[in-house]
Amino acid sequence: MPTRLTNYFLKTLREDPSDAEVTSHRLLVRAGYIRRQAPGIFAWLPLGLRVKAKIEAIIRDEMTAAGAHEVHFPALLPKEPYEVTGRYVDYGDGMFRLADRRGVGYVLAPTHEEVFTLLVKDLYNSYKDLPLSIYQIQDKYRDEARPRAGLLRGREFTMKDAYSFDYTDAGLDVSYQAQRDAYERIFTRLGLEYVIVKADAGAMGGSKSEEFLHPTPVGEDTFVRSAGGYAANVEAFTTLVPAALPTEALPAPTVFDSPNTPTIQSLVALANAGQPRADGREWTAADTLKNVVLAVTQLDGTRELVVVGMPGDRDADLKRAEVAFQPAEVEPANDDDFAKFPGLIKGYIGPWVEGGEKPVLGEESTTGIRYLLDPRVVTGTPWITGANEAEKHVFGLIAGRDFTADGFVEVADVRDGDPAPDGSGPIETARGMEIGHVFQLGRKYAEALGLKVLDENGKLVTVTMGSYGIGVTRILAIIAELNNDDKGLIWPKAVAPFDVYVVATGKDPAVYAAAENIVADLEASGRDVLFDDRPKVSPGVKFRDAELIGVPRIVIVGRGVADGTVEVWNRTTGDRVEVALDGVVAAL
RNA sequence: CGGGGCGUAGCUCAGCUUGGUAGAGCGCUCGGUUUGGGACCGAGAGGUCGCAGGUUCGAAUCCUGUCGCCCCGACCA
Repeated sequence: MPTRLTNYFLKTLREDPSDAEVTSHRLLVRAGYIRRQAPGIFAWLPLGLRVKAKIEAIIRDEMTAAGAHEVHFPALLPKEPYEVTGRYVDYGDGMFRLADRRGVGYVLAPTHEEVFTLLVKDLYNSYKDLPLSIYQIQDKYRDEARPRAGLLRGREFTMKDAYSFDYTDAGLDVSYQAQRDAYERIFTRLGLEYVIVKADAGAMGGSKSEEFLHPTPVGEDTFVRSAGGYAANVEAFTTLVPAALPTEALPAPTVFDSPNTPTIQSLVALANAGQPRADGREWTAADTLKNVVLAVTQLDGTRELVVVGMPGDRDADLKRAEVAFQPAEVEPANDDDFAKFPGLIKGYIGPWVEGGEKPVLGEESTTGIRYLLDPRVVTGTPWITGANEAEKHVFGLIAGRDFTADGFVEVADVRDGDPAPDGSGPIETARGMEIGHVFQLGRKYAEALGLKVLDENGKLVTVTMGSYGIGVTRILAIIAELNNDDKGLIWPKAVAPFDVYVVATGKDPAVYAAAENIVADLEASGRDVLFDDRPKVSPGVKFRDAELIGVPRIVIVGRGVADGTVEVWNRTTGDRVEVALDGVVAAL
């Protein structure tokens, strides 16, 4: 049966909703696909559900092809499994927590690793049962600090989450690859451009992780890629470490007076004015060692100061710092922090002090503060840096000879032109929106929840897992974001809510009779038809609605009927052609 | 959580500076005309002006507080 507008649950809006800013949000609300319920939470109307179902069908198809089986968990779950793995705490404010009438704790699941693990533990005991891949398409809940951009970042969203279970690392590699391949097919079928980048596993834990990013300037993730094929989320980017240099024959460091030079810029200016380089080149910020003081707060509330030394032309990237120190929070040290460590002279911090028995920072330091270095600060490199006395800096301080560190850390910002760590050339940075993420979780969850099987030798082994997510509703929004014009949405055929939109115009009964025949023909040919059969609506309104709703093929039945023709309109290309009444199906 | 903007009819908004009977367009209902690009005429229905307190003879308008929403940032498997 065709869907008739005379009794469909659809109301389009003539004007843009005032609370919608981004294109996808604006058009999906205006065209009657979704309605806002609360910030980041949307009701799905019939049109929206149809598009969502189309996307889900493609995902199901490829999941089945990849050997995964569909299950379905509640969104409302007991909190205990999340306490066992630690995520009840680790997830922080991002998780919705609630209690029933008796005060028993529940969560609205932000993701389902724990309960999938427990389900498999309930049912499986033997390696013969493995490998296993199961998935669901379910709504997820995250208490986002600021939901935004309609469906693009909501507090409730639909996700396909799959989990693989293997008892060997090699098996996990195979399961992971199967999902990864399925993702490539899914995004290709959806017509979504994607880049696979190395990712940080974050709070999920685990070893290997890759993100599928849709490149777009409005994306929330920054990623890098090289012409040679390297691609990584900026948070997972690692620095190409230069070779160490010999320290013999290098002159001793020299301290010099540097009044009023608390910044790298002023230091470079002073150096060029007072201490010109022997080779005639100018000193630059990259010749200085900037020592950034960070406050690292652990989950239990412990606050630790850490000093990170990096080339002076770089800034600390707090997101990369969060990854480096996770799960702790990182922020720049404040005045109170500095007050506790009078040995740190702001603007003149350095690892070394003239005549000091022990270093100020580094191994066996007098301050005891953890000192970490950017990987570029390799043994043998000379630096201009603070001398740890007010208004004094030091020249020619040699890494590895004059100072050491407690370790190395990836905190410095990443730039266009930086070399890729795999030697594939300079990288460029770009923005992307995360549409999928695949993880090798390893044994973190199975270990915590006790998922073990007996192997071929009768020994208990802990299962190794993978977790694979696709943001269904986010994808729908991105497709809407990509496929529209000033008149409205223009769905790709693969996800359009209907195949054909038939408009009957005028009030001539012959026109409506002809339209009914065409609709019947289209339905008989297997097309889903949305039929605008509203009798008292003017043609202008009907055309506007057809354009707004964005079904890719529109058939206009009207004045041409007298001559035995109708108009077939390709919304995607804008082409409109006259065809005979009985030639509509063939013309599509 | 920091910064900015906004809460008036179902929707989009005006009115607030300078206090004095609550408005427009669209949408909706009824009658009539109209039907290939958001038609027209006539008659209607519809609002505790976010909420609370205060000032005042009188508050949508002024003051205080509070709640909510949107945007930017922080945050974001």
